[in-house]
Amino acid sequence: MPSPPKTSDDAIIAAARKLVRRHGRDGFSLAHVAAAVGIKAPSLYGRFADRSALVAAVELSLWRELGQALSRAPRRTDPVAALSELARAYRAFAKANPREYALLFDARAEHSVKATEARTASMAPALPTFVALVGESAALAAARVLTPFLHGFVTMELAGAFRLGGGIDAAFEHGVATILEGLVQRRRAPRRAGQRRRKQRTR
Amino acid sequence: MPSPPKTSDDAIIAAARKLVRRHGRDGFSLAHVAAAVGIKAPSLYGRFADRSALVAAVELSLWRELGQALSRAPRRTDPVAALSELARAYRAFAKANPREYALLFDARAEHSVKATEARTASMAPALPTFVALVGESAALAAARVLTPFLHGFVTMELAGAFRLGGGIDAAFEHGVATILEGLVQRRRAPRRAGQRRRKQRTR
DNA sequence: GTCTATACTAAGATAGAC
DNA sequence: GTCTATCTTAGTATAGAC
Repeated sequence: MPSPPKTSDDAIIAAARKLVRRHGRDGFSLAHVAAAVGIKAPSLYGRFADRSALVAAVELSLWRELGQALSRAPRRTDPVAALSELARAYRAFAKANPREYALLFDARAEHSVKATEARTASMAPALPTFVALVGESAALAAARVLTPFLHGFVTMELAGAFRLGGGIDAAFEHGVATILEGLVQRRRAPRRAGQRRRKQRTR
Repeated sequence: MPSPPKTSDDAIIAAARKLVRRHGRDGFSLAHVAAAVGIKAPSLYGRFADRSALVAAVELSLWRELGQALSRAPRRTDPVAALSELARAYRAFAKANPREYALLFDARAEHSVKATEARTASMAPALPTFVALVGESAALAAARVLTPFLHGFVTMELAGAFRLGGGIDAAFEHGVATILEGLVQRRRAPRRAGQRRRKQRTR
């Protein structure tokens, strides 16, 4: 008779995620994962095609988790205040899960359809607030200003790029406030600080 | 008699850099580097303590190169226009050297004093322009808004995060313009869009 | 589905001779 | 400074039995 399952796909993904958390995307072996769930490395191949398939599964679960973290941010009626809270929640997630966060933006990741969908879905909680801030037509463009700032800021922070001194929290708040102000400003008087005219597409 | 040198430290660094360009920070071995300069792998240990020391040397030369790329950006008298050009030059460098760029911000890098200095020096060409835009006291804070955006944008672009559709160039221009407008705006009427008061340190 | 055994590949680093 | 030879360690993945 066939061996009864000692573990489950989900348990394996969870174990791999824990290893990513501690050692980073490349810092663990399949043997480590297997040991964590009480099986041997070769048995993993019965459940995942190869190492990268397992990592991809971890990535999916992380996007979900990021989306949840954002949706738990404090609600505010004022869009500026609401987006500030979302920004803080985003940064908090990245700082609490630095290696997981790095995995999400690893350039070596395979861009599967599922991964792209999960990435988009994770940002969905913020979209209505962008709409409230700058209107339907400019919401996506606005998200493409704030989101890169957030990603860049936390990445640089985690990489130790802000070594010149304290005030990192203040710098973050200042950055978010500046960008939100710029977005509001441009909504009122579009195309003022610009010096060069290009066609503007929302997406 | 001792063997005459077949190569030089600089040639080795250049060869390593070329391999980084093609295969990424972890995509080549010391044997590859050695072969590229016509020696054998063990000989490298006579010149570099280990692999990471060689990678660190590559990193230093890359910071220099980024600084040069920025200093070659078109000059403009208007600070907003000047910073827009610098932003374009920054993005162009990252897109032309994606793996080298990734190396510069790899979280696993050792944060040596030299690396920190080189990083700072690479940004130096932009500082006077920030001063012209927002004044001496706010220049560094301003740089800490635009720079993370730039880094975040190009990183996301390289990681394939903007899969939802075209207009990436336009999105970049829009982001830069929005941020510069926010900076100018805040200079005129500090603390308007903010909703929460925190102490603001320039550095 | 899981196991043992193993093939396969590869890389970093050191010893000691020239 | 460079070489050959070697140590050491490690990991992914497959074959075939239970």
